Amino acid sequence: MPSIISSIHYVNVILPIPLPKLFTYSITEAEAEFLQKGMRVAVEFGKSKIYTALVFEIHTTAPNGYEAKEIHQILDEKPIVNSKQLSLWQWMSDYYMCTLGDIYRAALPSAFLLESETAILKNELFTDETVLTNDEFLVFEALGYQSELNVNQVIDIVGKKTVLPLLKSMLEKEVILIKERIYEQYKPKLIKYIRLETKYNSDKLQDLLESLNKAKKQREALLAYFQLDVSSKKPIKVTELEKHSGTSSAVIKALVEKGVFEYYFIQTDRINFDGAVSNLKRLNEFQLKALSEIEESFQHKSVTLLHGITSSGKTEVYAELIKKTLGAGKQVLYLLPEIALTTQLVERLETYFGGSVAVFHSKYSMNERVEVWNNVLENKPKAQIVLGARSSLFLPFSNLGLIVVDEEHETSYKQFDPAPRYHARDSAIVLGNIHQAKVLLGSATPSIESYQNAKEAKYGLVNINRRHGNVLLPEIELVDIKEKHRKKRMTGHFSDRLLQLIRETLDAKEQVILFQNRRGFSPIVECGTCGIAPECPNCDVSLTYHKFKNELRCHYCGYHKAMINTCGACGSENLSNKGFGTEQIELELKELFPNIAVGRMDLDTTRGKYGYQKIISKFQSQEIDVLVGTQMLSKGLDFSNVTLVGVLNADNMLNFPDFRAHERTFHMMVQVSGRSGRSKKQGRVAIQSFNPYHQILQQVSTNSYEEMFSEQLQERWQYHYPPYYRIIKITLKHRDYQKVDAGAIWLGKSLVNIFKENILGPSVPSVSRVRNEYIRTLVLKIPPKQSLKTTKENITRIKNIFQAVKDFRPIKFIVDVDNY
DNA sequence: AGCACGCCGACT
DNA sequence: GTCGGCGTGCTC
Repeated sequence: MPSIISSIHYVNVILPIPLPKLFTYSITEAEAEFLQKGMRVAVEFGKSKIYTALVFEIHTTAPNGYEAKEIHQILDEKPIVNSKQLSLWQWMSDYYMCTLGDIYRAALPSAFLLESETAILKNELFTDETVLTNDEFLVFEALGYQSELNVNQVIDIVGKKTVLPLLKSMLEKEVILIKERIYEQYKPKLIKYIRLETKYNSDKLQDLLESLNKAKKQREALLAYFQLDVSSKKPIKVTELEKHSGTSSAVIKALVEKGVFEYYFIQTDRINFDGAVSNLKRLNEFQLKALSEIEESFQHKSVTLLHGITSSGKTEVYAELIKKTLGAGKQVLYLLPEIALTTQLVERLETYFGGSVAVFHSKYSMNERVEVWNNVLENKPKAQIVLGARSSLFLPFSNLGLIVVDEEHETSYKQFDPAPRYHARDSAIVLGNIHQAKVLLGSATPSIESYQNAKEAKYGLVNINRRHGNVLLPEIELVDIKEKHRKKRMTGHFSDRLLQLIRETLDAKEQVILFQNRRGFSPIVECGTCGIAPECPNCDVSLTYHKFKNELRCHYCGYHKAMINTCGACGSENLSNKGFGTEQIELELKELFPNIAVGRMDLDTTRGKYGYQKIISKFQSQEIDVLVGTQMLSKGLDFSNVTLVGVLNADNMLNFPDFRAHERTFHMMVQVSGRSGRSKKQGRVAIQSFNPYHQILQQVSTNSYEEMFSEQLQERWQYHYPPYYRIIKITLKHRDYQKVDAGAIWLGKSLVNIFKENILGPSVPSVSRVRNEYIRTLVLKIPPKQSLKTTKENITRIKNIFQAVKDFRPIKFIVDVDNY
């Protein structure tokens, strides 16, 4: 309804959709008084959608050229996003070239975004069924059984996708009424308690008990209740009473119905810590030295890199720093690559800091995430330390004192797929700046970029070169499988040397980890007659064979079908598996060592919230002798009885077409090697390779990080890569091959006009089609002195022109800044 | 990103 | 003739 006196107050809001602009709505004076930046409001957007928008600005400047709509409703009492977060959002959207809407969506737990749903109700005044079409009658009839329907139910009823015209016509005929229903998704967890109805004070109790003489069970329940009430003096949970009295919930329900008891509810947190707290471990001299060096470095540098070799006890050093930060009354954010892998670490920190640790990651349910968010927002004691994966960067911290980025070299800190395509380590440094907090990057194998920053004294640098308990670094042996093949000393994928080492280790009752990188290299099925391998109908890749479900699967789009028996092209039955994955290794191993327990850890065996944990604890308790796995094995796991690590094939990683393939191989090999011999005995590592003289493998075997670093740096300089040159990658996608191709050529030309030789492409990626969309990529290299700001402005300009061309508009245009 | 509007093919 | 396809443009 248009207001008579036009309001002079407005809000600019962020909508959870990738539109570059903010939108302006009008508010009343009272609303202007009440609203603050960071509160949510429900607004109508377009004709039928209601969105949860976030207040970004409150002002009195009337918009030009359109009438602002009124907001629908205010959803918060106080801001749920603070101004420090908004500063970070702003920086991210500028730096990573995405919209605030993208960030808003990624940052808030989805439960904070309301769902709106159209409810369809019957108009009771309608009687004349004869005017209805068939479909309309079906809906009308359904409303006879069910008082309301939603749009999806209508779709099911009529069996058509487009039901809106139908509903519209029914609305016109006044058959139905339509109501837009908005609801919050977050539901607090309530615990059911029980108490005696107030009318039963002590003098009536005797009567009450007598009245229950015939109901034995109910009497027992009541007596049990009195016992609990006297002994605990606390509210009594229904479940507690059931257990204590040995009765069922039906008995208690009957008492409630009789008016003896009544239920009541108390809201509770889903996440609670109950465990013992113990003191921090005493640091050894090297850890102490590192600690004081870090503190010294923090005096004049806000970021410090801790380079501590595997098993040097970095976590204990972090713990000391965390303790001091908490002591100063500030919050701590501890970032980890993939949290699910680190139950071990969570437990360790919980034993040090007990209930002040909150964990936040994607495997948490929506409701759990809202609770962590609220606890951080209110700066509650139970969320002083947040342990989380990259998205925990977005939590509403108000007073951060320290950010720890553990395993800072990990590539999973970079988000690739949906925007915002941000790097959590880099964003954490910005966040640290906003809070004037210290940032500690930690790794056994720092990334080239971070180490370079440390060398250039942008960051402080602290080293720990000694393993905890003075255990020696493992002895690393390179096995030349080219030669082993030639000499026929290979059994499947195992060299005689590796088998010998496995045997020795098992004989000594110690455990083995075997590492087979890349699930993508799992077996593909190939026809032995015509050489054709079945491919995904939507993507430009071969399907991989998954023995466990006996099906063929596409790793890009999830397409899957049952395993075939005959070749789809020539009908031959001569099908064979090519390539090898963890499954095959597991199988071979079981044949070679029939009496040992083999476990496998990869994406397939670790689905679900507790997937990892199960396998890890089995391995820890030594129910499993040999664990076969992918790269997820390399991260921060601590198994004391492992003394042999085998890498089955180092080459497929080394030969990966990426400028960081060598660096990554080094990280990976060193990290997996670090799993060997962590407690007392020196461990052993065997790396099988066709090319053992490759400089990277040599550097791994001699543990020469510095040498690897300077050599890689040299190459980066020579070939114009980071950290010297910055990279922005542009990806174009469309279902029409001709269209992307033409678009990519046009875009390439326009970019070359400005950026000259610093444009690579357009090129066709190795997987050129995913989910039925053809892909082209262009890479922009930004020389050291070129302004990032101007460069990005130019890209945005060209993007706008690109999208103004009618033919190109439907092409998806994805910009990825620092796509590594 | 949705979603409505609008213009063309294959079905009753 | 209509239903339903998806190209186009807009959303405060």
